[in-house]
Amino acid sequence: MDDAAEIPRPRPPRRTDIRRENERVILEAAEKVFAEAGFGGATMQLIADMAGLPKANLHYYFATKEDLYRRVVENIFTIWLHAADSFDTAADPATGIGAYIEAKMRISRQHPFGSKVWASEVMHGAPVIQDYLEGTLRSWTEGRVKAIQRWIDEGRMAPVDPRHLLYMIWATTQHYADFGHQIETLNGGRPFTDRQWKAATESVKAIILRGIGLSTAD
Amino acid sequence: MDDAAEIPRPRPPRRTDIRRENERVILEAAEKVFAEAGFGGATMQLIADMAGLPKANLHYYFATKEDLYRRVVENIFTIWLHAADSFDTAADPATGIGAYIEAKMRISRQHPFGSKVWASEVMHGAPVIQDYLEGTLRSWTEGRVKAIQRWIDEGRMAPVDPRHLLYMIWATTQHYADFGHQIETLNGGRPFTDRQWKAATESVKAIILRGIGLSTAD
DNA sequence: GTATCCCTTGACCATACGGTCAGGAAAAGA
DNA sequence: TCTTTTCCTGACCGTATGGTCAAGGGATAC
Repeated sequence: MDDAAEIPRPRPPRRTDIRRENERVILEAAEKVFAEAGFGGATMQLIADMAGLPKANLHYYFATKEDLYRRVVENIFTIWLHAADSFDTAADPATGIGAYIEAKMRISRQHPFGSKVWASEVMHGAPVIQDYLEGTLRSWTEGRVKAIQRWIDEGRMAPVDPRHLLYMIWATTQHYADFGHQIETLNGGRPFTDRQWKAATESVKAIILRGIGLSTAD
Repeated sequence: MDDAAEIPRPRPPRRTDIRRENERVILEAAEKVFAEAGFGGATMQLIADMAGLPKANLHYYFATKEDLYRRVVENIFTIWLHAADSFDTAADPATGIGAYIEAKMRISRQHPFGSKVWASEVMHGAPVIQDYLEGTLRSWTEGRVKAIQRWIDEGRMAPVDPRHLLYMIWATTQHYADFGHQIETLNGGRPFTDRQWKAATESVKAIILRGIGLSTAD
């Protein structure tokens, strides 16, 4: 995509990438700090230190703390949405829902900070991303609800309220990120190993799939 | 216990109750503010305003912001623990686990602020209540895990990992408090009615109980 | 070379925060 | 009534925070 001499002036963005790279570093640091301290507890100085940049430099790329925070939350929201793709590609409910649970568990492991920032934002009344809740999330949810209802109507799974099923999947999978510290403490202070993550995923899948009348075809 | 003329001086605490009452008012306001703004975002002034007291009066009853916060979290923890009583009184797994889910759903409805403060505390690495996690919560969990494992060994329920079952119950029930705003938004911006809370509770119970091999004896 | 543009940053500012304190009000005890 | 204890609170303080700004690099374009 870069080398294609499609445009006469390829314009190699050697120094323009400074912006992209610095924004990436800042966003990564911000995600962690916001997750660990909350919006109110996070300070620009802390984020700057973690990013290895002077505080004034943060304000060069992000005008305000709110702007930076919004970008972090938006990034997370995008990840959530992409995780749902697996839902659509499968026509079989067990495969679709199972894959969705697996994807969400994977995200909980790979993006625990993002999950926490999202949780914090929603818990505080979603002051920043209320529009996402009312727009994208609502329509996405309605689409999924209809898909599940169709499966139910076709007798392919037990008649459960699709919304509460979705909430259960969200709650359970995100719990392993949001309450990771509690789980780690109850795990003897040690973080989950690969094997334990796999076991957790299988446990969640097993209970939920059986709970909606689908055999756990491992 | 008060009227019993056991002690010569019954000492009617007419004005000493000022302390108790004010502490109650402050704690109630603090729970709400900490839940809505997080520890870092909450200010003593905000709590004072919500309690209808001057800020300096708060510091008369609670030396520091941390002290006040700790009391709030401790109160919530106590509520959590009492909710688990239903678990023990029933010998039948379906009844015991069902009653536990019902109790936790009831708490999510009645103490949403407390649930959020707890979630926030754990998400931030439990800086204040780590000792509770390692002490009371861990031993409580181990007791429950053994009880569930016994049921499994006796063939009275499906062989699932008791820990992940507990996590699922915690996650799902608390989700209705912690993510209440998101659920409300997806509910057309209206909070759950009595009927909807009942339906949610039944949905959660149905999926989980069926998921662990227990018929949903409504 | 040199003008231009993007980037960098130390120093600074107004504000708001948690917390203190002294002095007074009000009740309880004698 | 007088004393003591508890409660109340306006005014204040040091600090830390989000944000600003002006002066200065340093690479690129001409």
